[in-house]
Amino acid sequence: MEADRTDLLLHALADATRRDIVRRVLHGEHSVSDLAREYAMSFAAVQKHVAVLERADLITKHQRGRERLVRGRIDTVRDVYRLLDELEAIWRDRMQRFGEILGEPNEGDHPCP
Amino acid sequence: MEADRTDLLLHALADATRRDIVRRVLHGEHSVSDLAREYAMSFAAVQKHVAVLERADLITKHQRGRERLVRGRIDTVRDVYRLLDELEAIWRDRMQRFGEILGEPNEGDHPCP
DNA sequence: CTAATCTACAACCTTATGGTTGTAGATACC
DNA sequence: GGTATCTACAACCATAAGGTTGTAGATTAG
Repeated sequence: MEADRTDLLLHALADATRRDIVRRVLHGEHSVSDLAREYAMSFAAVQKHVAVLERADLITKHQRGRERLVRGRIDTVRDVYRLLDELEAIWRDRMQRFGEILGEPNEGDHPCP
Repeated sequence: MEADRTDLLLHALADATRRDIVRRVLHGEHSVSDLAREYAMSFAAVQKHVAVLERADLITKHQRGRERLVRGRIDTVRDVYRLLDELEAIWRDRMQRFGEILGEPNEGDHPCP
């Protein structure tokens, strides 16, 4: 995954309102108006949050009559796991090297008989 | 995990330079100067990135002589997994309900004989 | 047709973010 | 002791982020 897309993704998730929106639309579809009613901010503000989530591919919108139904994209959420796995792998590699240093005595060592 | 801490954590990770720093210090300790040499920006800029990571508990610093050694905290990285698991759980719940609607016909239905 | 609803978007304001340079305090090196 | 290195932090700047209000286009309801 490119750095730019990762930035968009994590930035989108780094806001409590947006995470809450993701939770709601992962649970079921909601119109933008439905979502806006849930938060103590203007419709336009919620609309902006939805736009941020859409740019990060965390949601999709489709039209039904005059309203746009918002749906969560779990596959994009799963992309974040891979990022973390990468960090976890680096850590495990470090731990393994650490173990080797402790477990494999050097040539000059004096092992107990 | 509280929303504020989550905001700090994900915001800290939503920057390519900071993610790269995390990778490096997860692999092994580095002084702030060591890190600063790796990026095309001033020492102070890197120092700020390190401060952001420290506030998010993604790294710790300890002094050795005149330098501060930076070390990554894998446990905090793992906290992010739990966040994602929460979203994943919501999705699975939705999928299960979806399956039940398809699988369990209603009382008024006309099942084929 | 008219009015109400849902959405999109522009303009604006305030604050946060990411970068810079410069200064100053510790610590190590010679 | 004097100097170089590492760090911290303040002051500043440009721009992005998060919020507001207002306007305008679709679409539905009466």
